[in-house]
Amino acid sequence: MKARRKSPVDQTGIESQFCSIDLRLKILGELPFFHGLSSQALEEINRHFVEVGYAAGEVIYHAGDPARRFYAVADGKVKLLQHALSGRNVLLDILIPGEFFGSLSPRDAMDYPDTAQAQTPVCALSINSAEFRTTLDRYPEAALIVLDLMANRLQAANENVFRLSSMEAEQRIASTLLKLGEKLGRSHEGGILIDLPLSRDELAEMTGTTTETASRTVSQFQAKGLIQGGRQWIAITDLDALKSVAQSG
Amino acid sequence: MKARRKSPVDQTGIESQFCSIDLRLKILGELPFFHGLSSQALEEINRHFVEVGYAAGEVIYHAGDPARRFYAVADGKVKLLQHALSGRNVLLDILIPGEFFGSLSPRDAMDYPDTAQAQTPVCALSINSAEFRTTLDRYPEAALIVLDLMANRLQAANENVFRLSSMEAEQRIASTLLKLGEKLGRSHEGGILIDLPLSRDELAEMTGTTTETASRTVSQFQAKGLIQGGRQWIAITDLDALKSVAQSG
DNA sequence: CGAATAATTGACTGAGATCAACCCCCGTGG
DNA sequence: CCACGGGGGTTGATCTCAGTCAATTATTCG
Repeated sequence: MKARRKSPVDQTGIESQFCSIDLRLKILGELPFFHGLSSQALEEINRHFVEVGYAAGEVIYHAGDPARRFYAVADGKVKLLQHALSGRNVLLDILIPGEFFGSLSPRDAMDYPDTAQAQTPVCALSINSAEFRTTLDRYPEAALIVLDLMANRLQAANENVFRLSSMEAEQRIASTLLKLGEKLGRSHEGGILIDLPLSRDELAEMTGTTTETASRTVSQFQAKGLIQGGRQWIAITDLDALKSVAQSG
Repeated sequence: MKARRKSPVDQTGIESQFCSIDLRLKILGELPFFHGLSSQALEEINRHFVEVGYAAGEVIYHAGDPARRFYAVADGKVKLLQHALSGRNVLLDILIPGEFFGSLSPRDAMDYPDTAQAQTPVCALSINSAEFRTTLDRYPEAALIVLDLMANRLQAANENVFRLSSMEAEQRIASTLLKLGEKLGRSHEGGILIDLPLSRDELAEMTGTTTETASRTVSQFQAKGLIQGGRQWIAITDLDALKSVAQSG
């Protein structure tokens, strides 16, 4: 077969794992839900956010911890996952800059339903949930945007349920790769590189299969020329053919 | 085995399939997201809503139809589902009075991602999506409540993904019955009756299994005394034991 | 009562999990 | 610079859960 090069996914993280202070207002203003607010409003909002940095692999919070904070991804990728007592992990979502996670409920006495973990080095902005709620109260246009984002997330979760309920492993994997390509795709050597270090194991956790099945399926897709991949990376090389696999075999 | 009586689920629907006009303001005011608004505000909001009635089994909208309207359930149960091209259905959620469905995006050119179908006779209030958005603009406190409800829905969907990804069929079914018991449970003869006509087939569609597997598992649960059930109904008779099955077998 | 729909039960089969061995990178340190 | 170690990936053999196909029995309704 063909030689497999080093991962084309850019693995160089932010040097310090903290955001630079001078960029904070810019980052805040570019968050979808604060986009378009006056700089005065941003200054005020800024005072309530703190910046937090995480190394790749670091856990931001654990499922079951008291849910007190809200986070917005400024740089890097964050994965949301749940743990089964069998030891198996379920990867619910991978968040990119501009997306949010954590709790937006002002009430205490709730726990995070899932674990948030930095997938790459991450810079995030964080705020107490109750304070974020107050902010949304003051800037209703932001609340509506958060609502839209939430609706999209719900729809994506439902698509996930659909995949898991009605597709075979091979189709689920194809379909999930396509979804990742849409969200994280970067053009690369004529293909669509999924721009994220993604192990076979994680692909399995996203698709409700085992590492072995994910690996076998990826190999088979490579043999058919649908994708290209190596250690921790995958690129789609034949989009249409992959789509056709996703649809029925 | 023991004689199986008629379904204890109340199947009597609302007589006319239309809500009575005089109740509309009361219903509107009791929607979680309009709760607490002034009667003046409700009067104004009322003008934008229309009442719609559906017979049990009737489709409210189909997946793929242009998404122009937002609905709130006033009475009855609505199921949200998706169809696989294999013919298989995936039952995403069952909505009870106070919950909403449809589109809340003001933008045209979107399609409903799923099908909404009346599970029982249903009375719903409906409004054009763009107008609903305008209403949320004017009553930001309502927007925040819709946001909370949406967050709950997202969490429920993620739990569903978790079940489908990490549990065996038997556990998924037990766990889904428990969830249904929480949401739709009514005390009945010492057990928790799931107050909704629910066929084995629908249970299968909720749990990513087949009718046969759902039926076998239900029979087995009955034999162990965990539940009681018949045509289109199920009641939980041993909550703790069912929980223990859901958790690991 | 009889037709239609829902549920049950059995036999068979196959997709994919499990168990196990091995390879291939890639970074590290002697 | 090379040996080594470990994490990620691959591949094979086996086994089992649940899907499929098929026939039969309940239950409801016209």
